[in-house]
Amino acid sequence: MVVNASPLACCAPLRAVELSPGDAEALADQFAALADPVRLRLLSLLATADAGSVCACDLVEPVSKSQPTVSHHLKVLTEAGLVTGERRGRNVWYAAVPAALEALREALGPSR
Amino acid sequence: MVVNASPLACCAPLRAVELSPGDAEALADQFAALADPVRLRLLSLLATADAGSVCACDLVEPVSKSQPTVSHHLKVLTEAGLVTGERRGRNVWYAAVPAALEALREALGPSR
DNA sequence: GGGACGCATTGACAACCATCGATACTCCTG
DNA sequence: CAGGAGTATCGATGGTTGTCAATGCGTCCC
Repeated sequence: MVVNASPLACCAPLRAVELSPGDAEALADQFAALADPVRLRLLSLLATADAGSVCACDLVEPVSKSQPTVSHHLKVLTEAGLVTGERRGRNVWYAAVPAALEALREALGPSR
Repeated sequence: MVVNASPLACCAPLRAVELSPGDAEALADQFAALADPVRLRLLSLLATADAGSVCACDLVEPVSKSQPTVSHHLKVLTEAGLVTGERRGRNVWYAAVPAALEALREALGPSR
């Protein structure tokens, strides 16, 4: 398992210059992490959390999936650098990584 | 062929409110269209084209894939509303849809 | 320490997807 | 109209992915 996790600035913006094959691969991996409704809902739950982070135990019921499935999706999001998890006691608290979302936004277009 | 194409504003921004299952599904479909390196390179080629649009015949060689494969990816991008194709004679000219990219950008985060 | 709780991992399965060769379709040109 | 060029579709195939039940691994509490 390659847990690379390079959270930020994967590549040049889509509209600046032609994308290199390598950059395209990296960007595609990031978007692939977003290409699932369950993961988007998890990310939304984290991004809208008042406290900034949410216990994994509170993420299972909202998305109506099994605990292993939710754990799997959180792992995918983590490996994409979109989310971080921190252990507190026997719980793990997850939080969105705003900078990673921002980097993806910028890849999608010029900030004009 | 169902070329639905609902280009714009699929849903509420990820960080505004918790994403509904339906909105998450729609957003995931859009991101799935971006979750492939070949499609990203095609989109980049279109987005950076000086003329605004590019003949399909000029899209095969740059991405080093077979013509059917390129055609397939262009169809996926078209159905996601990220790209449009217009027939001119026996060629088809493709162009990026800036508004669709912009909509995705906004879904990724608040414009603050 | 023993048990219970919380999360991650494994294994299995079905569904989906990227890719290509072959082929059909569309339109222009002679 | 016949031929050919440019795209799209079809069928097949190998690889990837989402899902769950079962299980493993830390961590806390009595």
